[in-house]
Amino acid sequence: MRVIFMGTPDFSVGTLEALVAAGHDVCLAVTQPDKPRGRGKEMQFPPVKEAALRHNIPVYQPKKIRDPQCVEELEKYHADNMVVIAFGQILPKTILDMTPYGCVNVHASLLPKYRGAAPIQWAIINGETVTGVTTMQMDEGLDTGDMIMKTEVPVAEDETGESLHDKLAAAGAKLCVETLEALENKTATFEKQGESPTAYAKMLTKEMGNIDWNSSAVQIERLVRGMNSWPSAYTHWNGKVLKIWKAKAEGNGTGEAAPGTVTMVGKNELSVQTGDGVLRVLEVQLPGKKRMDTGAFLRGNKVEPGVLFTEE
RNA sequence: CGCGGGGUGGAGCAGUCUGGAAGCUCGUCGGGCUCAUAACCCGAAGGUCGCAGGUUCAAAUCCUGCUCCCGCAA
Repeated sequence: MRVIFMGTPDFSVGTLEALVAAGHDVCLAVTQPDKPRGRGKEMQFPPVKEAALRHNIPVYQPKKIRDPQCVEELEKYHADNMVVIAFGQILPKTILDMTPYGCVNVHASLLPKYRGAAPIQWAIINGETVTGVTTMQMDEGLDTGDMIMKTEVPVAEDETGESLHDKLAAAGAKLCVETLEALENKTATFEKQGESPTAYAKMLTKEMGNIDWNSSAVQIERLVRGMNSWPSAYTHWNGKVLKIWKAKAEGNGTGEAAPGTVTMVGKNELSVQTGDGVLRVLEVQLPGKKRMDTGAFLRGNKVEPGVLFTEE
């Protein structure tokens, strides 16, 4: 098929390459404009642009896909369909209806759960044991289109946002190729999404990584795993931000110390009381420092039992 | 030129302001103690103090340039 691909971050790249590998004619890659990112604010290409350039696919980077001239531009390619995956802009109806096969979207959850922005991280934060990817025929709503195919992916005990992201990106790439095949063979089925549970995943923000020690140890561990590697969970110690990269919930109950209190400092470990249970902190990072395991952190920083980790 | 922190034996840090003998907590190696241990005691090895230049009798420390890493910001 002749395909217009729309996507921006790393999550999209695997699917783009899978489409190329499957022999589809990807005639255009639409992605967000270059943005100054990182230290020094250097201009950087979105990952999809880099991948597209490697495959000699033309790149189109409209600021607003809704502009009429963008629509005109896309029409020039006379594509059979469009594949949209983590593009980052809402498509107008004229684009959704432009091609014979419409627009297919790959979403990183088992719809209708976790519609919206951060389905991967939320699945971990909420303690799901299974999540997955869904392909759908896009309609005007946000992730509300009719579902075509699904792949389930189990969530591992020590799953992080990053590791799950990679697994789902791979599963999505495969599923997308299968979905296009089904569309082409007219064997695809379309299933309406139920309206429940209609939970939309909220966009993640930095602040959401600020640990509330009144929560349970289990919840905090999930937060730590889900927010890894972005935006990451953190707390405050000694007037500084202390990122917590890895932690493990242990036991339950409230204990004697107030939530946030460091209850135990060992040679290579450190435990913090939570609202329910104790959190064993395994890997941390101080501003200006690298990530390090708790043992290394304790050798250079004196942490006494009884000190508080706080929200500010 | 977005703001900021940092580069000191294998790891994590102090020392830099107020130049003047390389320090702390660990790890490693050897020995000792112990029923035993990630515990304890004794001893040892291991460092161009990120790179280059400058100032000085003397630079980890002051000045200049460079480089690498990290935090904020999306």
